[in-house]
Amino acid sequence: MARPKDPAVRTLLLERAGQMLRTRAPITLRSLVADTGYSTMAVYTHFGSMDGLWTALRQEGHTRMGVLFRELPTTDDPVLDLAAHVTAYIQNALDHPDLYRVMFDATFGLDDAQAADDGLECMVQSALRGVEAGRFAEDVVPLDLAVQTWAVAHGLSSLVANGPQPVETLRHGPLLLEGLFVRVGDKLDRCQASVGQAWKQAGLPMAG
Amino acid sequence: MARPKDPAVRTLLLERAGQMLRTRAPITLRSLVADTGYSTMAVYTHFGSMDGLWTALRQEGHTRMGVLFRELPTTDDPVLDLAAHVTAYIQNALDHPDLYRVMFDATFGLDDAQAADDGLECMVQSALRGVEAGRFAEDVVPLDLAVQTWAVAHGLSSLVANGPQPVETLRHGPLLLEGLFVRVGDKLDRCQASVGQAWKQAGLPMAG
DNA sequence: TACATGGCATAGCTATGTTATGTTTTCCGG
DNA sequence: CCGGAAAACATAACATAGCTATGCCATGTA
Repeated sequence: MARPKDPAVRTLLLERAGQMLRTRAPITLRSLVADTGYSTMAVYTHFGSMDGLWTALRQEGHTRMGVLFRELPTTDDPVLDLAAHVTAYIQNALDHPDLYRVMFDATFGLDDAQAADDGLECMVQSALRGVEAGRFAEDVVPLDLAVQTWAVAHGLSSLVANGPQPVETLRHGPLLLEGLFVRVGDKLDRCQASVGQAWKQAGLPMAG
Repeated sequence: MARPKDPAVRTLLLERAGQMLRTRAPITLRSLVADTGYSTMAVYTHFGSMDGLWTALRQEGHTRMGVLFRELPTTDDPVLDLAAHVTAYIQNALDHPDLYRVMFDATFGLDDAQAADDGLECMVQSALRGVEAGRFAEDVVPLDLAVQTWAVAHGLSSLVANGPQPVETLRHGPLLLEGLFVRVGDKLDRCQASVGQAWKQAGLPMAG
């Protein structure tokens, strides 16, 4: 017996915050609600605090990446698919660097961890298929390989998207992935073909 | 014909800021100068603004890492030395996670870039020695290998130090480095010995 | 030794996030 | 169909953030 929260308000504020993030406009309590017809209290009813809004933004970022991952096609080349996850990860970090930074610059709430794990799960699947297809050694743990792949993707992304390195640094991606994938069992030539194809399709900087 | 700035004041404020960062105490203009005998204006005379203080902190972090790198011994095993740079990098990120975050969570000033390059230079030297010693292929560009190694170190560090992953994730470090180093010419068994030794010496989590 | 330059203190400014309080809307029980 | 309660929402004040205008005084120079 009470007045229900209007989900549209929450959505409106979140989208506006995302837009301000992209515009690099400082996201402040009052600037966020300005011209929305709502008062500052809306933030507190829907997010509890300004921190709550940032947490929601992080969540948004993770789920967005999860969606991106799930939209990736599943081909008959699991190594290509795994590399494609990396390129998608990097691409997303480049396209939305501020959101990407927000995703990783705070202590994590519990629901965030779940969303992040969702993203990992996609890579785990590709890794598993790689093992089943004989591209990786039998004793490779898919989750481990996924985390290792993630580490490479994240290292490159954070160095380039919000870090000190220029985008050309991304040309080192294929060699890093090849090193990893060959280390866990793939043949170099096949691996180079798969990773190279993913990199080319993504239009990321290539070596030489 | 003026009163010179007292460098001790700047040092005092910087050290205090570093301490508050380690204590996770919020670094605010007034809390920074509290009990120092100086007023808030000291921050503006020595750093220009609060942003200037953060920039100086970043600089501190980079130079500190540069010192750490330079203190590393040079052995007759360049691959071991390169891996030791990675463990030192990770160790520093784990020991001072907040400073590590500050180092990478803002747009870079020019002097910062120089300090970061100084750190890289050490890794470039190890990479060069690795090429000269025949551990890596002749056509390997030391700077490229250094950046690639840095990407691995940074990926692991930022996932663990301020990210969602637990410290055990660091056990994937050796495999990642081995993948990279073998990819650029090292033999697997020798590489495993070198990287494993570095990891063990650092006391970082190991696989298996 | 006089003076001017700039470090430093004091205090007030604006803007931030938050909260206390009042108003209005919506749902539920009669 | 309606009356009341609970919660969304508006208004406005509060605490504290970074910053700056102003004045004092120490210090190097003439």
